[in-house]
Amino acid sequence: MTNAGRSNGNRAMQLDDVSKAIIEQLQADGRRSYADIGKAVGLSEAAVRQRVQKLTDSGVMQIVAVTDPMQLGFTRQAMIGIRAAGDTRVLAEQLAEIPDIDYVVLTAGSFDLLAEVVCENDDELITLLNTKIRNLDGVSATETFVYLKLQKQFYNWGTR
Amino acid sequence: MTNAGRSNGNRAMQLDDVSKAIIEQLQADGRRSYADIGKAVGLSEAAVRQRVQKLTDSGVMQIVAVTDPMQLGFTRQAMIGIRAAGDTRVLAEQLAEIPDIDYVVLTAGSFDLLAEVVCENDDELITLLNTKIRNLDGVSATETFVYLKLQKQFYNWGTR
DNA sequence: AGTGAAACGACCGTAGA
DNA sequence: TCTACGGTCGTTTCACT
Repeated sequence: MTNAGRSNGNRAMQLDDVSKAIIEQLQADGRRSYADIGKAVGLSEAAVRQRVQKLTDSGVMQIVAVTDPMQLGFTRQAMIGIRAAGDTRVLAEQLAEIPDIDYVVLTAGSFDLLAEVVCENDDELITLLNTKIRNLDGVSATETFVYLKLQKQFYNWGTR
Repeated sequence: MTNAGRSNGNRAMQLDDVSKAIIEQLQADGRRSYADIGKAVGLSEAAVRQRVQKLTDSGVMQIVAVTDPMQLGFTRQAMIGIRAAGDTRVLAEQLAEIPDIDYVVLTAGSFDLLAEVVCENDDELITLLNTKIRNLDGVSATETFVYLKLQKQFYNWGTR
């Protein structure tokens, strides 16, 4: 549920160009066949499969379905900047348990935490803010940035 | 490159429980076979295939590889809050073209834009801020929130 | 870590309820 | 929109390099 698919504090894995190329293929289409990828990167089907297995087993990559909240009726998104009074780690765990919150990060700066929320409408957002976030122990202030338009969204890093 | 897989302003698609179940299966493993999914949700392989096709064609869902920036050596992430002087739409487009920026959203609030950056180290972050972001026309102020720990990350919404 | 080949299973198009 | 069914293609295992 929490910290989906990411490990923090691990050291970096060194990838060669072929593995990067394989990742790029799968970033474009996660269901592309290993045979096709093999043709594109110059490797046999079995070799591609072994590399993909290793990449997914080690947690460097995962192949998953990603859905568009807007198209599913969650038309109101916002980032909430949170100033905390107490232990930010405890607060982060509490925020992570709220299903309407899809993203929580501890930060250094004028906010201690950032949380992204996904709601069906404004009422849901108001309720969420007042009854689930602002009333948590240790929340001393919040600032809400309602999303107007998502311009760019990458699930894909590292192979630039 | 920009606005990957998302449409803004479309109306919501209504999904039945079976489609939601299919999406859940693919959120857990994007390469699960249609036959397996069919067994899990009580549908034939062909029916699952048709529904997945429709979901991906309409842009509600996409199946992609997602990688972990931390494990790939991009150890420094931050959210940049940006106050704009001019047209935020133009600025958003310019920001979206910067490869180190993986996320750009236009917001209402004390920031006009939020941009998430992924860097290999602090130097790269400083360079990025000073030579690629703060010097753009129309950027009147920035505030940087360096990530300390990612607590929760969902690529998956809408099927709660 | 890679290839190649054979058995198996998944995927795709089409037909029909 | 679903099931049923063949043909084709992808995946898996294994022996070998």
